[in-house]
Amino acid sequence: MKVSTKGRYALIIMINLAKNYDSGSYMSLKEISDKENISFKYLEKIIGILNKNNYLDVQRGNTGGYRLKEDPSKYKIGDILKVAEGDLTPVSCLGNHEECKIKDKCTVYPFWEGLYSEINEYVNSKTLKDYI
Amino acid sequence: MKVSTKGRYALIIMINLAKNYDSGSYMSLKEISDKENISFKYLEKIIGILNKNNYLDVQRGNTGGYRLKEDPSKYKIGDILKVAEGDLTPVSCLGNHEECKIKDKCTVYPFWEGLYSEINEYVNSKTLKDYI
DNA sequence: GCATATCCTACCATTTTGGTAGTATAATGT
DNA sequence: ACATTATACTACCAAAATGGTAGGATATGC
Repeated sequence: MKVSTKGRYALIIMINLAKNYDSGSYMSLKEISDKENISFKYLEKIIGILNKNNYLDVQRGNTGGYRLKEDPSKYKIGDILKVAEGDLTPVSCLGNHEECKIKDKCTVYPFWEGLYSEINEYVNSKTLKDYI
Repeated sequence: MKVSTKGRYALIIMINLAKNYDSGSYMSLKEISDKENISFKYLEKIIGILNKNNYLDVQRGNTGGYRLKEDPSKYKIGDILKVAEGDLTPVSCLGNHEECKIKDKCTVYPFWEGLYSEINEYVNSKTLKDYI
């Protein structure tokens, strides 16, 4: 029951960009990877996911980099983790794609539903702004 | 961020034993694996973990099987999952064995702490009795 | 003494994780 | 113009975790 580095690093990237948001300038990925001591190439892959989800303004070329599209308070941590991790359901029988067929007679199902609901509530109650 | 089958099956085993608790009789693992349609051999491995944690009364031989040591209300779901899964921390920098060295300057640490706290609170608030 | 349980150890295929490598493309400063 | 420094994209890969199997030893009841 672990959030993978994908999700954790995605969050780290986003927080770095949130800290840089007020400056209005673009922040390069190298700057983040240096500061956080995480493989540049791996971060490149992860920021690609964030970018495809339209979270970022991008400027290529020299002096380029990334910038949040909106104010840090607009980004719920739950959304960021879901995008990076695929989903946040604690068991695969929850969630849209693969809902359980025997959930009606499954006496544990309500337990997992309840857990997911608690997790969701928490991660959606926090935004990047809370961790600048 | 998934609970593995180890944890899920451990819970299923325990709930089956909880349902059988009032009868006072021993329930064989084969009975559970048949009913739940899960590999007997795999369940055997998992129940070994539960047994080592002293959760069960065991009777070997013919007509033998397993039985809860105590009333179902005494078993917190959180404990069962922790025993089966190792731990329930959402990131490895939490927990006893491998606490993070840079947590003081890590601006995300409080987020994970909070998430873990929510998870813990929920799973410890439920016992087997709630899912009989 | 046989049938039916648990106990225990070793093995293993598949999937996921956590990356690396290399090339193409775009913008900028000089 | 062109070197430099960014992002974009695709393919590959080693190690660990997951989800099991296999087989024999041991205990108990009839």
